Amino acid sequence: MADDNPQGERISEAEQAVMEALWARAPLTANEVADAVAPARGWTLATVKTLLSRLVAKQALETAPDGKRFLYSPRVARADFATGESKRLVDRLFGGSAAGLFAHLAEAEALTDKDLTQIEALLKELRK
Amino acid sequence: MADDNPQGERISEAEQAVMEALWARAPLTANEVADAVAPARGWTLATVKTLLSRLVAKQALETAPDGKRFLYSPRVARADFATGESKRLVDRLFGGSAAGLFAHLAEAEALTDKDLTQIEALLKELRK
DNA sequence: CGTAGTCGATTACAGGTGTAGACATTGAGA
DNA sequence: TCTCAATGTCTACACCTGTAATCGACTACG
Repeated sequence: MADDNPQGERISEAEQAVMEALWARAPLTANEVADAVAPARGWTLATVKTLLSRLVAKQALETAPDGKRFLYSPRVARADFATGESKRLVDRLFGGSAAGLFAHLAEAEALTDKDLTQIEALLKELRK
Repeated sequence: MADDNPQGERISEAEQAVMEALWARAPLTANEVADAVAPARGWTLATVKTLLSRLVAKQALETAPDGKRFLYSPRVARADFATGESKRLVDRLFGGSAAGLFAHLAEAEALTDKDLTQIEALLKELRK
């Protein structure tokens, strides 16, 4: 099957900020996206437009004409993006072992009590 | 305190491959590093030398003169690098919640039975 | 003592990324 | 209908990254 964006086209950090806006609420116009992201990052409208174009080129976004302008919507689900990035990290740093990542976070004391409790609950759920 | 490489200077993917060799065994000469990494990545010696230089510039490596050449050693611990990258991911994708990352991996069925067992054991250990 | 090999440093160059201005088109209001 | 504002596209440019060739210095062998 013709896979569209398997992972070949990576989404950069700045681009992700744009995606986040659209993952939160879509479709949006370029202006709406800019309103949502530009202030926090100190971007101008032009910057947001560039990022939108690049994301369309990467097939991470799709456009639908709306009068004279475009409505942008994500083509990749946030969950898929998150999964891809997470797996990449686990592969690159922990030899593909998610448990390795956990062990490391634990050792680095990067797990809060809340984290532990939640993970515990999650495990219980999974084991059911 | 004058912090040397708090996180300002990121280590890129290719650079990490070089670091891995030195994390595994250090100090090493440029040639030894190349022997360890170049074949697997299809790199020439020149490429490895460039990466070593950049890592020294980024203060991720330090050099000790050994006759006419250098011995390279890591200045950043692998664990610290792993922690930094992991935290970055958790922040960027899961709002800083490590449990969120776990929940996501679970949902994406990216956790093997072995992972679950190991995490379980780890939790038990932590709770002790 | 000269010459070749070795080694770090310098330079190169294409592609990606962050950031943005300029330009062209077009629709809407005057 | 003419003009202005909005909107997408094109162009720009510096820095980072991947990948590597070349240069200059020094050492060791002949």
